[in-house]
Amino acid sequence: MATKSELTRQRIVSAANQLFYRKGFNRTSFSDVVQEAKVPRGNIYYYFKSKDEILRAVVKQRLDVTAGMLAEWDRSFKNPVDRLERFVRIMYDSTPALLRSGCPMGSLLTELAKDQPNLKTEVKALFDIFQQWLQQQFRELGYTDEAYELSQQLLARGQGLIIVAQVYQDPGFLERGTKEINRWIEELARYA
Amino acid sequence: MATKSELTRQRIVSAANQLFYRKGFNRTSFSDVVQEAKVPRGNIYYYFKSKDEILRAVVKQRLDVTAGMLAEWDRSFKNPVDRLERFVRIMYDSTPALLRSGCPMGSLLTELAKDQPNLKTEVKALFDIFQQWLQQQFRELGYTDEAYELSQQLLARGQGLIIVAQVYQDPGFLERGTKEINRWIEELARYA
DNA sequence: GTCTATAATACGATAGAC
DNA sequence: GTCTATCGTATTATAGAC
Repeated sequence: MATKSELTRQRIVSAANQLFYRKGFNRTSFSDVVQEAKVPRGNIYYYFKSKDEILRAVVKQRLDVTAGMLAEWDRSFKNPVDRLERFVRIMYDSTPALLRSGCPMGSLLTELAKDQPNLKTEVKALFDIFQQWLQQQFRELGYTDEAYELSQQLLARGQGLIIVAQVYQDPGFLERGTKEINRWIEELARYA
Repeated sequence: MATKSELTRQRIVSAANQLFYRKGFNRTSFSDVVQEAKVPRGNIYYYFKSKDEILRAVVKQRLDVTAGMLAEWDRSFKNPVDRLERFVRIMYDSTPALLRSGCPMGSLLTELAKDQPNLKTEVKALFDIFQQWLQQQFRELGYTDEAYELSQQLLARGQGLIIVAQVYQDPGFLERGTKEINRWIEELARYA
C-alpha cells in the first residue's frame, strides 16, 4: 500500500541514492538528504535510525531496480550475445554521469571498502546481481566452467574503462572501450 | 637540510599518506594524522594551513617516489617489454594492500572526483606520471601513434583487475589478470 | 505520525602563551 | 618554532511538543 508514509520514505531513499552517487556516502549529510527529499529535519529518524540503515535501503532499492532491468533484458533478448551487449551499452548510454561521478556501484564500493567492512558487504550485493546474471549468459554461450571467470573479467573491463575515462574526462575512450568489449564477446561466441 | 622541522613535516606527510590510503581522504581527521605522526595536536597548522594542503604534499611525495621508481626501472631494464612487465608486477607484489584498500591512486581519485574537483586535479597527476611513462614504453615498442591509447588501456586493465579482486577478495583473479596483461604486452611486442 | 528544538560530539581551524 | 587551549561549525542523533 502506498501510504503517505511509504511515499515519504521512498523520497528519502531516492534522495539518498542520488547524493551517495554524486557526493559519495561519507560526504553526504542528513541535512543534504532531507533537503533534497524535502522532508523536515528530524523526521528522517522516524524512518531510519542511522545512516547505515539508509544505505541498506538504498542498496535494496538499487537491487530491485537492477533485478527488474535484468529480467526485462531476459525477456527482450533471446541471444546471450545480445544480452551481454545490452549490458555493455549501459556504459555508453550513461556516459555523462560516469564521467562526472564514476560507476554507481564501483565508486561506492571503493569508498566503503577502505574501513567500513559492514557497508562494503552490503554494496558487494550490487556486484553480485550483475555478476550472476553475466555468468548465466556466458553459461548459455557454452562456457560452463569459465562462466564465473568471464563474468568477473567483463566486470573488471567495465570498471577499468570507467575510471580511466573519468580521470581523463574522455568519452571517446569509453566508447572505443565498449566496442572492444563487444568484439571480445563476439569472438567468445564464435569460438564457444 | 634535514632540520628537526623538516623531519616533523615529513612524518606528518607520511602519516597522512598512509591514512588517506587506508581510510580515505574524507574519513581521515587531523586527530588521526597527528596521532599517527606523534605530533602535538595544533602543531600541524604550523606546517600545513589546511587539509587540502596536506593532500597536495602527499601527492607531491608520491610523485617523487614514483619518479624515482620509474627512473630506476629505466636504468634496470633496457627492453620496453621488461619495463612494462615490471610495472604490471607491482600489482602482483602488493596484492594484500590492494585487496584491503584498493589502488592507492585509483581509490583516492574515485573518492575526490565526486565533488572535490580541485583535489581530483591534484590526484590526476599521479595517473599522468604513470601514463606518460607507459606511453614512452609503447613508443619504444614501435607504437608511435597508438602509444597514448595503449597506455590508457593498460591503466584501465589494472584498475579493473584491482577493483574486482577487492570486491571478491580474490588474489587469484589478480594473479591471472596480470599474467593475461603480460601476454597482451608480449603479443603487442611481437606484432609491433 | 509529524515535526521543532536542541543535545552531544567531532570536525577543521585559530589565538596566543611559552 | 612549538604547543595548549579553545573557537565556530557541522555532524549525527534525541527529547518531547503537537
